[in-house]
Amino acid sequence: MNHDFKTIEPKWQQKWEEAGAFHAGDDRSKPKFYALVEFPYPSGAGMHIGHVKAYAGLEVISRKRRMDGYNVLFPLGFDAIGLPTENYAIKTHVHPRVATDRNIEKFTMQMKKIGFSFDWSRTIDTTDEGYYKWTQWIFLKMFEHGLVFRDKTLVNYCPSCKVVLSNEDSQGGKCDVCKSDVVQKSKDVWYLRITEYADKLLEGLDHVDYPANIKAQQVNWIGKSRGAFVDFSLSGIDEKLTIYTTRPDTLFGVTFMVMAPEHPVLDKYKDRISNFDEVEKYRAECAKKTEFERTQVNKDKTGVRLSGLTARNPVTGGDIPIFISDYVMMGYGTGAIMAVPAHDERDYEFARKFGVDIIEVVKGGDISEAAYTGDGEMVNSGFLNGLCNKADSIARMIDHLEKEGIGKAGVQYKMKDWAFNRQRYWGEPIPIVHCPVCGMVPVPYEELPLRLPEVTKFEPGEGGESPLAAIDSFVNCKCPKCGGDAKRETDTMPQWAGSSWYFLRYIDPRNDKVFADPDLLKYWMPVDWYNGGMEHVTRHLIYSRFWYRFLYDIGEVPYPEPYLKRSAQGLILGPDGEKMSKSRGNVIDPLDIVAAYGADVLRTYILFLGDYGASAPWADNGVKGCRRFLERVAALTDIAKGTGSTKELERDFHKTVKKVTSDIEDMKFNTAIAALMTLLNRIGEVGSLTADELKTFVKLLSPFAPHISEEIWEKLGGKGFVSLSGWPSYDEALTVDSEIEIAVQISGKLRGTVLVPADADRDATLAIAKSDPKIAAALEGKTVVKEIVVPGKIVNIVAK
RNA sequence: GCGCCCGUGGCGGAACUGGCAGACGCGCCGGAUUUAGGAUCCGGUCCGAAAGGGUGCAGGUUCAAGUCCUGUCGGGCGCACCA
Repeated sequence: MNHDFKTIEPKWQQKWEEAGAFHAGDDRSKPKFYALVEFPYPSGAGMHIGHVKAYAGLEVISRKRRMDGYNVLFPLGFDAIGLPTENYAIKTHVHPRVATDRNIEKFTMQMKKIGFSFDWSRTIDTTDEGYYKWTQWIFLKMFEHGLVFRDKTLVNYCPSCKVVLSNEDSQGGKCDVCKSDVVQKSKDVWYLRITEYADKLLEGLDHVDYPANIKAQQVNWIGKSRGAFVDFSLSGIDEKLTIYTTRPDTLFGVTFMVMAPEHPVLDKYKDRISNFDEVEKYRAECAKKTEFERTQVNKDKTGVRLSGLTARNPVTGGDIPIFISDYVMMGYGTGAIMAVPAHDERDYEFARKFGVDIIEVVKGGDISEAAYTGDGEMVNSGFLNGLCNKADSIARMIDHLEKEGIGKAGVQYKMKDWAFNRQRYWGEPIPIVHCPVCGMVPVPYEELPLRLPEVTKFEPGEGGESPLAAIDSFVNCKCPKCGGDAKRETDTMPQWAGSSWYFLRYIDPRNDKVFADPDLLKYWMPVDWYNGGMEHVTRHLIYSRFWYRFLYDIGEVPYPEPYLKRSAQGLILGPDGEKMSKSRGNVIDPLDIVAAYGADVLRTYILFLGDYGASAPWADNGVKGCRRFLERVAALTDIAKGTGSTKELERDFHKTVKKVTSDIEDMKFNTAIAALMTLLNRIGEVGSLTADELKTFVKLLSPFAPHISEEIWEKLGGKGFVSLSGWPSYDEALTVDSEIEIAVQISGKLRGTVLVPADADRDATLAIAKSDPKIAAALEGKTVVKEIVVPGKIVNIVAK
């Protein structure tokens, strides 16, 4: 065996570590490159193959950039707050601190076996008190700037985890951790006012290089819509019910209103509502439903018509009924809607079921059959009649509402404020004190970190209170403001807190005066390239942009957006084409592959198996192909002689250098590796190469398969590490052949190929094509109608 | 419902701004070597005997379409009674 990976891989891993080969340097005169990958949660199960693919992309790019002469920062840390560790603690009584340290150690050891070029001197752990001190510090800064508030509202609550969830953590009405149905529960909740940053988060997307689908997903998640707030007066009482609508142009078609069952106005006028008992019954039914059931689109509309309380259509003056129904959500808009059954599918369905009038105001459909949501001429609409342009009608109506003082233009967002507290032990304590005199008082900055107390019971309480609530020595404290007796907040922060700013800490990981030195921030930020999973697009990626933008607004960081460029890797599916899972039994353990074939083969195969951004199934035979490739590369030292250049392979090398260089930058790793395989096949045909050529070859190979590359480099007498040598350059002129083969078509059909000089112009190319015997024969007796020549590409002769 | 993406050999996948479809790898077929198996090496491999035909299907634009346009079928992802 030429490729003794079992010996050489540990050998080079040790040498890199001893030399600190991949530590980011202090030389700020060099151009910098900050490559970031999403840091892992150190679960007890250790690394899986998805981690390897997630890190391999920027691993290759970082290695190339080092060879390009950049000062590269490519760190990895651990996002260690999470329920699995806590659940493990509950089950086994092993303290989360102990379990976390153990898991981090295991993870680190596994990563090193893959040969990743992370700067391990900068590793961080979000549960380390030297780290979470600064998480708490940022929280207090937000508090100071009015971005933190507490509210008792209906929140997403997971009855199984006994924990409050943010909107982002309960997508589809399921708990993100345990997949249980989320219920709505009234609770005191800490919120971060992320909605205040909605516009900034949207606007920031114009200045970053993210894939279009990621931008689209974030835009969609933020969900900005433009419309109008309109006041509807209630008949007989001095009260207005404000609604939000995106279609103020259809106001003349409003025939009823609908409120969310929880709407507070109902309680205020319960004496007037003669069927309030029905209302309460309906509310009870709704409360029993899970969030998932309630938001099922296709379920039948239900509701209650209020007796004794009606509203007035503000443009027609007509009296209209009010309903309550759970298809209107308290959490969006104002919790009440105007219903235009003729032009809204949900209102149409409801009106049909409850026998309410349907008035057409936009022509174009058949409202006896279905709601018409398209554009058309306005009818039955007073001053809007005859208008055909929706934007016009909306503008006119808003103008009217504002003049009359009954409404105004407005915007709404689907994104909600971030429910920020969890009733859990293993998280950052929220540094707030509740004082009976002063109210909510922040813990003074100099007292940070507010440490997690030692507990013996990690379970949350039955009523959903934090385990910290049972620790009197933690709870009871003095108010920092007035010195009187006070109680600490006992909830902790969600797992997304620590990860919302971790990329800043890598820059200056051991600083205990500031979260990172401003000069270093100025040098290293923003992150040049951030790679991660699609599952974080509407969670971590939004949250961290929000925190960073806040820090920018208060002058703590130098640029408004944290990540210049974002990419996302695709999944590695099991050999059966299904998502890998233990229950399916199709899991590939990367360490098994390392043991059997070596880390170089694993790395090469993962990047060779398909488009980096796409999901692709694992194939054991494909791994063997990559092993063969590296075996054959190892054998090249036997035929590499001399240092002079030979003409035979010269152009092949220049072409390959060019291809691999650009393919790596485009994350087209599969074709970069294919190009190296092609070059290897070419070397095989020639039968020999020079030592210099082989050095070039291993430089190109080293980002993918660094161990074998170092080994060959050393054998050839290369100085230092190939990983830190210069990236090869190429001569553009030598990347094209002096003679090229071009296709000749007759009337669009391929009839042959001819060799022409690379610099042949139109006439010369055409002449050569026509003189080709096969072409000449095919043209015999035909009339040439048109001759198309694209020099260097193709000749097409249209003939009859 | 809204938004985004994808349909190419037996398989994973290549194909720059429209310009020789199927690079590279796997698998398969034949041969060499081997006691055998494995490994390795050499040759072949889109379909078709050929003329020809081929990128989910049907049209269109163009000298030329996997690539652009229209429609349609199939698959995937995200959000979702969002007013």
